[in-house]
Amino acid sequence: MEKVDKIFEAALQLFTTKGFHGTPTSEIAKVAGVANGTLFHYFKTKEDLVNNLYLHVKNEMVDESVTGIEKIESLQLKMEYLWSKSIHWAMINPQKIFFIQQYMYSPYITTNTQEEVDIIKEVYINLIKEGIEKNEIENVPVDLVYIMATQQLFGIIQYLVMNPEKYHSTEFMNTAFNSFYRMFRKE
Amino acid sequence: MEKVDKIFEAALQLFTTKGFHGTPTSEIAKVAGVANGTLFHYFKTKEDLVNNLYLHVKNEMVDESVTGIEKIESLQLKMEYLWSKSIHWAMINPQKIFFIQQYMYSPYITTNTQEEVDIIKEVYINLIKEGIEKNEIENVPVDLVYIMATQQLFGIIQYLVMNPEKYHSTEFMNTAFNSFYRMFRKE
DNA sequence: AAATTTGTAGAGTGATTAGTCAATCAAATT
DNA sequence: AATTTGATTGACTAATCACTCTACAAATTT
Repeated sequence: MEKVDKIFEAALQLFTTKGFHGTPTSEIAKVAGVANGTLFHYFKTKEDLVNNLYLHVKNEMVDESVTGIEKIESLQLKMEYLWSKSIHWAMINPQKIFFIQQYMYSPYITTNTQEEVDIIKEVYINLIKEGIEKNEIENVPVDLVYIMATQQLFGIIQYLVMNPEKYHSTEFMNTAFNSFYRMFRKE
Repeated sequence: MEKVDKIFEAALQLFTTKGFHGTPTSEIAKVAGVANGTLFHYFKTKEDLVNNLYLHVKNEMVDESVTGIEKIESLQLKMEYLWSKSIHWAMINPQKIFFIQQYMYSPYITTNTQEEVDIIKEVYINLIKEGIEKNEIENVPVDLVYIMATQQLFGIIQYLVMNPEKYHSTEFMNTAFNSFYRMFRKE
């Protein structure tokens, strides 16, 4: 495992459990098993580290959910695919989801980073646009659909983290997806 | 204005813009216009302050949205009332909404505080239970409905903060509420 | 009006921390 | 073989911070 990845891993764990300024860079280095200086060799500042970590995790989430989607035809099934793959990823990586939820509105994430995230999420935006064009999704602003979709997704994940047994109930998962899709599908 | 309130106000502003450990207690005191020692007279620790602030803001949000609801008969209208009053409050107090979003998953908010918040939100939970009993809301777990509702609400608010002009478009607000209600109303 | 409690002040302190730096080491390039 | 480049280390430092402490003022109780 690369040292950078070890640093990412340690930072993720510590930032979510102790907060940004609550974690000394020295501790990140210790947990990662590298020297203090090594951390600053890869990341100019602590801010630089948290921003890179945020991008890294966001990228991973989108990548994971998107691979394999090209095989699917119908829009609704595509959506269901993304939805369930995102949840699957979240259930395996609860720490990463916590991190995203905690830092997406935080002052440590620069507007520059937010802009890079905007590029990553383009995949989703295009899917929504397609749905509106094909008259399968209500004609509401694309941004709004995107925000509502992600927020609802985070909601389900939050619920599943508290009630993990529900994840294996197909009935529950169907109901949950239904609530999700009903929100913006054309009636 | 009471000194405690001045401290709350200063802490709210600084915590949201600079983070918890990113804000020195000395700066909170300075912005609030009180002495350093005064802050620690009212709050045993900095953690104590942030937890009390969180409760204070949460309480305010619920109180604001709930007053006057007893005049309304139908369940859907009650929901619409809560929904729009919450959004109204959020539009006037963007800082407070930012604070809640940023700190609700943070490690600084103790489980004890979370439990006190659970008591506050009882009002909403009861409304949902009533809806399920009267067969107006889909029979999904109450907690899930609550989480989905709040998440969707935060989503709308996030969108409105970025596109404030939409707040005055009745057409938009109707569509938005519709998406909200469609998520869990009985079909 | 004396005694007690509560509010307010701000200087002081011991501990902690982000980032630097000079020194090795390893690998690649000339 | 010589040189450059990049990776890695950990001791060090100047600055910062949460909280204490003592002192006094105001309010409340006796």
